Amino acid sequence: MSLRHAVLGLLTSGPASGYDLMKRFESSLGYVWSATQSQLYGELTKMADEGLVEVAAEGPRGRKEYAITEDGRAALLHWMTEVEPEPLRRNGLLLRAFFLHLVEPDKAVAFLRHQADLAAQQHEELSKLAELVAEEEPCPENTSGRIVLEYGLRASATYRDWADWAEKQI
Amino acid sequence: MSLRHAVLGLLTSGPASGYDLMKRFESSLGYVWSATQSQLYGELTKMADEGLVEVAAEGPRGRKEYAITEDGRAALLHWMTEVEPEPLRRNGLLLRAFFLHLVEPDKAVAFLRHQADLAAQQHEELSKLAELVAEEEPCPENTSGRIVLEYGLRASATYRDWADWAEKQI
DNA sequence: GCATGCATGTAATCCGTTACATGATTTA
DNA sequence: TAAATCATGTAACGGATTACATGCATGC
Repeated sequence: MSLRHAVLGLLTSGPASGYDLMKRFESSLGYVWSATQSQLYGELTKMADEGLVEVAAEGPRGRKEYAITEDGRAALLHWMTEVEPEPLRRNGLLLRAFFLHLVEPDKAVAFLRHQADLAAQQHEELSKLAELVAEEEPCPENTSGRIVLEYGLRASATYRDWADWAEKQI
Repeated sequence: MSLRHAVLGLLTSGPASGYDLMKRFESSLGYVWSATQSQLYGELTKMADEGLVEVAAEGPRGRKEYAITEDGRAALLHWMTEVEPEPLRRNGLLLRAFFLHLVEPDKAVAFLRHQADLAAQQHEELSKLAELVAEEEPCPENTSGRIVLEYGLRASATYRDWADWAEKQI
């Protein structure tokens, strides 16, 4: 039920069309919450019905610019501070790791090696991104972005090191 | 589509009923892949139709004990080694962190403080579990369990430290 | 005899993905 | 004028959750 909160969050920096939002999901936000085009358009319509957003302007090609309403803003803040985040309950990587003893040792090693490589690669990409972001001038808006990026850096390093370690255990 | 793989994995250690499997999801496996009772029973029926499992025995109260078949075992091994795990695409905690600049600083700090506490608590619980597991005699079956547990320890420590760090940034 | 636990299932609903379908506008 | 991009939507399907519904067996 959090797609709408992702949308509300994006709309706090100004009105946007479904198409605009889609691009933002594809670039930055998608690492943290993803959505397909279909789902996004459907959700926007529902949110407008419920008064969380409104069509602020219409443009060429049937473009509809949505803006967050007061109700929408309230719903977002409520969700951020009052709703307990639910822990992650599905991780396909760990599920595989859980049954790793079932495959031949060399396959298990290959799996972990591959995971370590992927994590290392992701870590490098995020490091480069962090360098770019570090050059921007600081403001509250991108402090949040940096905090999330820092999480990405730490999590990918942890995953990489764990996969390295696990490989040696086998 | 991985509930079935979780089920197949559990059935490699012997036949079990839906009820038995449910208990295992609730205790250990649920941290890594969760399922509701409805979903589990439905999936077992489908898997039996597809020949991945079979009813090996029936007991009192309509109890049906399912056993993994050769096809099921093949499907599991295929999934483990040949199917590329998909990266996680939804994290409600990071989604909140991404928009943290929208709430008042003291609320943001409280949020991160709370997250750090939860992670610390989880880390402690896992540490205790790790001590218990360390006493068991080593065998391939629980090596996988230890590897997953180690991941839990590292990930919760990372998350705790990150939340501590982020709190100081605000 | 009653509470607890064992045991399975169905129905409604929602969330998410894939695929399909359409058309306007801009730019080279 | 053709290609790329902008722009929105619908339909079918599968996965997941919630709620409901039922009943047997065991132990106190």
